[in-house]
Amino acid sequence: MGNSLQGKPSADKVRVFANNDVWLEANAVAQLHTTAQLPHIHAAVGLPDLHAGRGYPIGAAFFSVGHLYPALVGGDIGCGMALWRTGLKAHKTSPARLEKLLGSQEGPLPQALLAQAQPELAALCHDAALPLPAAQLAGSLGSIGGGNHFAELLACEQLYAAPEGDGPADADAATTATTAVCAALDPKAVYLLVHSGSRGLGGAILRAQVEAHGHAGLAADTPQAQHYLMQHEAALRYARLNREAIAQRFLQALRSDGLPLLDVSHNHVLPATHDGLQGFIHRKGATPADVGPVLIPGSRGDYSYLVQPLPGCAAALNSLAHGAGRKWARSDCMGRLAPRFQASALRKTRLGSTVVCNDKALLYEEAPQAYKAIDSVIASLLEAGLVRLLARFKPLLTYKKGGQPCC
DNA sequence: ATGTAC
Repeated sequence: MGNSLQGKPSADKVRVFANNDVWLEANAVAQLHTTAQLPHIHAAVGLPDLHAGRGYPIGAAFFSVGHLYPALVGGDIGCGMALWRTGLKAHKTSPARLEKLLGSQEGPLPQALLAQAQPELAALCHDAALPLPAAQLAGSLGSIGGGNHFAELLACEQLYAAPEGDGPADADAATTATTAVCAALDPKAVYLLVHSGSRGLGGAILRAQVEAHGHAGLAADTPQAQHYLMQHEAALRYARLNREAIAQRFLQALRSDGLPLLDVSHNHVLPATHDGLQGFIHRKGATPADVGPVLIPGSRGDYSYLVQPLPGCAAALNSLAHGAGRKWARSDCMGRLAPRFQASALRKTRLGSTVVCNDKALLYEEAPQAYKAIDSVIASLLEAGLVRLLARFKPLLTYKKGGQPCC
């Protein structure tokens, strides 16, 4: 946990936003610096959820000029968070009741919901030549996937003082979004948070890129870059549609209507201006700070925070943490936790919430112990002047995978 | 992360 690089520029173009309480592996910081040395990269930022990935770090943002790197975005193009307010009231339900209502949400999307999504699915397939057939994309729609993806029901534990409109000065739409979301917050409501991405599509797009160009990336003014950006845009739309489909099927199971509050991707590359230069911001597990309020989830056994990005985010490539960030490698979790916890014990969390996960390996890999403390991540963002807190949520039920019980 | 790939 060498934190000597935190809080100050450790190299000309690298900055890490993390206080001394945050778990930070030297390896993750090393990956950040190595990646920052790629040609055309002008600035790199590590957020407090920074952790090591396969080659490139997660919880990081990179600004490049004249060139872009599909491999930096990774295989789950468009992965992100969608937050809905349900019609349920927290005091009238319980984790056990919610678990019973939800049952298993595996398998293809109910026909009516698929039909509802079909026009947008057809449109995004029409707008870009994609490496997967439309039928496969339809088949994956409404599926959560594996890894750290989930759908979670939460109660609002605390509302903080309402903001007074001093969000980023150049972001009227963001300020409007903040006002609208704050007006929709009901302390009694149950909320639905969906974390998922573009399923097989983003991976197929990246695979084709790596096969054609390795990790060298693409010069911005080339047909190849335009081709990738078209596919990338389709993947962003597909991931968003997938989160909406997941939310709709969960709401249907809960027999509730829902109000969408936000949908924000944290894996993407977008045109941006930084230091007066036109270029691209690559976000790899980094939440954009220029689209209004965002939700930063803790682990399934921890709180989640709705925050308003502040103007100080300009120094962080307009990026924020996308969650708590892993502390332990997936491959270490079983060995560390199996001696202390039976799988069945991991189906309950310290906050009293229930975990639906009928995949034993995943139950251990995604245990709260494998993640950083969310309060250390949020404190880092607050201390750096990057966010203001809007609300704090407590998990009631985290749904990872249904089907036959594993324990 | 993945309708994984070794």
